[in-house]
Amino acid sequence: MPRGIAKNHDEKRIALRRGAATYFSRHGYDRASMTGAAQHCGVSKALIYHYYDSKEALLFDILEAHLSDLLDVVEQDQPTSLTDLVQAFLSAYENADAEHKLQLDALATLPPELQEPLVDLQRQMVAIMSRAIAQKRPDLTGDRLRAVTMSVFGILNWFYMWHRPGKGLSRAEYGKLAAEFVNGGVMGVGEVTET
Amino acid sequence: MPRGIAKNHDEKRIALRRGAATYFSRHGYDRASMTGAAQHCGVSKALIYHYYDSKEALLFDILEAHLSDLLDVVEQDQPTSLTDLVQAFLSAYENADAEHKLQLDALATLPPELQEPLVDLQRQMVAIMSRAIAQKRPDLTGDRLRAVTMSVFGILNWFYMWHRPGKGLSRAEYGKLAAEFVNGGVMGVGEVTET
DNA sequence: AACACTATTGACCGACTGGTCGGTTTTGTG
DNA sequence: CACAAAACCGACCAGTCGGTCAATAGTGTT
Repeated sequence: MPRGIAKNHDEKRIALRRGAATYFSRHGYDRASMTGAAQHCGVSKALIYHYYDSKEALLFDILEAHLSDLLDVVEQDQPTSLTDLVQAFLSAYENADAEHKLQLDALATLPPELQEPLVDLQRQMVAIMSRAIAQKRPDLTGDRLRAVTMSVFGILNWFYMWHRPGKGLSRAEYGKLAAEFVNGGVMGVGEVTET
Repeated sequence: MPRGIAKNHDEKRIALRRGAATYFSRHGYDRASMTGAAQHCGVSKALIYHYYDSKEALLFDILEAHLSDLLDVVEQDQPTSLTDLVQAFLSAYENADAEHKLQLDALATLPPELQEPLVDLQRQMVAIMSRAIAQKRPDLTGDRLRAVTMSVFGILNWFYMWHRPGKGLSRAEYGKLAAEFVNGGVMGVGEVTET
C-alpha cells in the first residue's frame, strides 16, 4: 500500500468548505461560480473537484456541518429557559453568518433527497424551541404553538439580514433585547392587548 | 402618425410582470431562465424583450410595483395602532407572496443604482413601523428602537417561508396572533423578565 | 387601399457555467 | 530508493444563459 490519504486531508476539506461558504454567501449560491470559489480559496477549480463530487455536494457538506454544529450547541443547553435558548441560537450564529445565510437561501435548491436530512436537523431545532416555549406557556399547543415558534425563528433568522458588525447594538446586546422581546411576545399571545 | 401603442399595452406588461414574478419566485431568480419565464407566460422570450430591456429591468419593475403597492396600503392606515399596522402588513402580502419572496432573495442581486430607490421604499416602511412602535414605547430610541423594529419585520417576513396556504392557522388568525406577539414583545423589551 | 408602426416569433450568438481529462509534482510506504 | 497513489493544475468540453435580429403578421391612421 503505497500511500494513504494525507493526514491534513480533513483540514484542507474544511478550509475549502469554509472558504466556499464565504464566497457562496457573498455572491449568492447560484451566481457564484466554482471558478470563483476556487480563486477565493487560492486553489484550482479542479482541486475542489478532487475533494467534492459536485457543486451540490459541496453545498450539502457546508449545510450539514453547519446545522449539525448548531444542533449540538443548542442541545447542550437543554433543558433550559427560553431566554437562554434564544441567546444560545444567536451566539451560535456568530462566526457562521455565511453558512447561515446559505442555509436560508440555497437549501431549497438542493434536490429533495439531499434536502431531507437537512430539513430533519432543522425540525429538531424547531422542536427544541417549541418545547422551551411550551414550558412557559403550557396552554399553547398545536398550530398556535407552531406559529409562535416560527415567529421566534423569524426574529433570529432575520438578524443577519440587517445587522452590520460594528454598527448598532453588539451581538450580546441584541441577544438580551431579543430574549426580552421573545419572552414578552410569548406571554402576550392570547391575551387582550389593547392600546 | 400611423399607429400608437396598443391600448392594452399596459395590461400585457402587467400580465408579463406578474407571470414572471410567479415563475421567478418559484424557481429562484438566478436559476429561472428567461426562456422558462416566457413559456410560463405563454409567449416567446423575444416578446418579453419587447416589453422589457433586460432580465434586470423586469425584476426591478416587479419589485418597484410591489413595494409601491405595499407602501400605499400601509400609508393609508396611518396613523394607527401597532396592532393594525402588523395586520395591515400581513394582509398586504396576500396575493403578493411571489413578489414578496422575490424582494427578499433577489433585491440584493440588482446593481446599487437600481437597488437604491427600492431600498428607499423599504426604509419608508421601516420608518412607519418604527413610529408605531415608538408610540407605544416612547422610551425606546436609537439602536434599540431599530433593533425592535427589525425584529418585528423578522416575524412578518419569515411568515411566507413556513406558512402553507390551507394548512395551520389562516392568514387572519395568524395576523391576530402576530399582532399580540408583537405587542407583548414590544412591551417586554427593557423589562426584567425572569422565568 | 396604402402606409407606418407595433406585436410577435424562431433562429441565432457570444459568454460563461459546471464538470472532465491528461499530465506534472509531491509524498508516504515497502 | 523506487514507485504507486494522492495532490494539484491548465486546458478543454458540452450545454445553457441572457440577449439580438431579421422577418412576418396585425392594426390604427390618413
